[in-house]
Amino acid sequence: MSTLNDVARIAGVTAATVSNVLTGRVPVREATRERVLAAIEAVGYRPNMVARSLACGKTYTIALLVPSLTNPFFSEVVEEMERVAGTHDYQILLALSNGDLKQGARHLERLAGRRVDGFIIMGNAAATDDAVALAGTGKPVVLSVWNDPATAHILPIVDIDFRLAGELATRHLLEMGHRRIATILELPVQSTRLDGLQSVLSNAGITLPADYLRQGDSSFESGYYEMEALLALETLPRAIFAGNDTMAMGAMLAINDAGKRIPTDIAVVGVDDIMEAAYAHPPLTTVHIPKIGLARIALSRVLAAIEEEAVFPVMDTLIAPYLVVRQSTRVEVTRQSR
Amino acid sequence: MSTLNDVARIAGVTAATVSNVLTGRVPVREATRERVLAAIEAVGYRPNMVARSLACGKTYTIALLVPSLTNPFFSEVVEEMERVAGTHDYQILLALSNGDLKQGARHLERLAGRRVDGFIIMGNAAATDDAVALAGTGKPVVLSVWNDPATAHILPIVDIDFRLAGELATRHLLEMGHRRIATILELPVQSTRLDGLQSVLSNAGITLPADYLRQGDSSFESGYYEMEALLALETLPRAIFAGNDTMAMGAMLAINDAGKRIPTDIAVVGVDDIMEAAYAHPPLTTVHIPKIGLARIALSRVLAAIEEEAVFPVMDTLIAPYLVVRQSTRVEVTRQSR
DNA sequence: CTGAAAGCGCTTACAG
DNA sequence: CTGAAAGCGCTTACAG
Repeated sequence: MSTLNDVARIAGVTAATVSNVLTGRVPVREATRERVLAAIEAVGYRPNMVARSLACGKTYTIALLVPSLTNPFFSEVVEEMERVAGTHDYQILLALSNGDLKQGARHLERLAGRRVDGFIIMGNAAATDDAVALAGTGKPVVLSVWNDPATAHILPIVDIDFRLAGELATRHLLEMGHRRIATILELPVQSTRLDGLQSVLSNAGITLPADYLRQGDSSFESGYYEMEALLALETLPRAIFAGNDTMAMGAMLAINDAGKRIPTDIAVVGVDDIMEAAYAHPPLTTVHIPKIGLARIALSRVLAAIEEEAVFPVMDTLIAPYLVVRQSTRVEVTRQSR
Repeated sequence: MSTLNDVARIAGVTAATVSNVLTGRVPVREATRERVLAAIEAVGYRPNMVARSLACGKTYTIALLVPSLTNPFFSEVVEEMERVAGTHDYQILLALSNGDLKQGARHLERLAGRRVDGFIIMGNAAATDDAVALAGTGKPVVLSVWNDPATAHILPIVDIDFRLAGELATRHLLEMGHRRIATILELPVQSTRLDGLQSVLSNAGITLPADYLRQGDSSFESGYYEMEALLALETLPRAIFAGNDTMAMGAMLAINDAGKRIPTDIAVVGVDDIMEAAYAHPPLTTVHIPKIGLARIALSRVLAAIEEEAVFPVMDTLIAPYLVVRQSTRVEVTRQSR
């Protein structure tokens, strides 16, 4: 692998000049420029970014710490972030916590050692304290899909208004005429969804019975089993609000397996609008979470902090979700809404 | 951010000594060692990996180029690779081609500039020529899920025996008594699956009618629409072999929507065994692809090449898939097989 | 066991 | 517009 000095020697100039034609930071006479370019071509020179990073104190990398890629929510967000980062010539260093805070902390430690330019930490893939400590070293840190009220105004957060998601889903079910509404949620991470549900219910003069609140773990299986438990109750619910689409689809399978019809016997609404939701059986009404928008905003916030090198403003962004009505809550919807 | 020299000054030693206690490459007297460690602690020193990389000519990073994360196949493989890389203190640089060979080439170019220690390129996320050129620079390159017969024995490939997948699926359908077997495949990427299908069929004295071979694009939608086309034929097929689970699930929805029963009227078998397959309606018989094994083998092959620094043996690994029978082909299967 | 020195491949003022 | 020199933060023989 040839170096900048090789190129310089061949072009009969000094390293500084080669660097100048490469970066364009300082004007170079056209003739020399062409000689340098020819030399670069001749030896197949490719700048060593490691050396450049050391000299400049900048690596053009962004660390992305997420809990898992198996969850389509995160894989979609990561995909969009990679795309955007690429257009700015930044590379993504991917780190997965697998739901283990210790592993998240270890990752942050290592990524800091690699001198990444900024961090995005999603879905509580690390402890808030560790994130705050990290930010103390001066590198921009953006939190996203963050469930820790204590963090507000300490670090910038780009988040989804999940409370609104709960409200939208519940309001829709009420409009469909349901009053016996049960819910399957992963608490505490989905507690704001529950807040939304309960505020709308209580405004309608309804209280959520204790046995209508089931604890899931966001998996398909838990949706299935918690729905089975609901189906075993004295008074069956008429509608289900699931904390995410995956649990909603598990619940739908349980309802199908029990020989009940959706939405005639029991209506189901989820949260996320993952791709599979539109093709579920029946197509699932859900609260759409703007994942692409989330990804773009979170990434542009770190990029801005990196490039401007200004003080990183602690400002929270809350992205509003919206309802997508399909056949799991309303029979007469046309095929179009897919 | 304090440096190794800061630590050295505080500990009253030279940089070399600090480096020696850090790396353990050379023994250090216990007393000095402790003074150094105390100094490290005192200033909160964290080694700069960029500088170390430059000095050592090694970055402890592996580039992973895949087409997309939206496809659960790749997100699962990437997740496992990240995990394994982490245990060896390597970091994954993630790059997505989005099915664009130009973008793949650009990524490889940039990653080479970052001096990653090795490359894994999956699912034809880059042109074979570009991969070969890259390997020419001396860094280990492993191909995986690679559909280009011309590549064999030029670069090491870790792959799945998809021809066997086609054979297993077809043999199973024949055993279930079906002879009118249609298929939905994304060609040319899934052409070896077609080879497997056809060899088993012709051994059984069956030829695949031209209108029983439908071209999909691996998406749920294409599974749905191609199945609709099959349902419009004079002579309906009795069984469907879909190139992946996603198309299989699209086909199942089309069959359901047409008022036909699975597997009584039409049996369906897919390929992949994605998580959703077990929870499809009905649970999908499919050929399980060992993604975790694939991930581990591909990664350990690059790691071995990096660490041993031996000549990289061009050796192909072909991982065998296996059949998982569920209710989409056989009614009487118990709940256990989930 | 520890220090002095050179080197990894770039960038960046500073002269000229 | 171009060159000489120092520096980024580490590692690595080589002396002692």
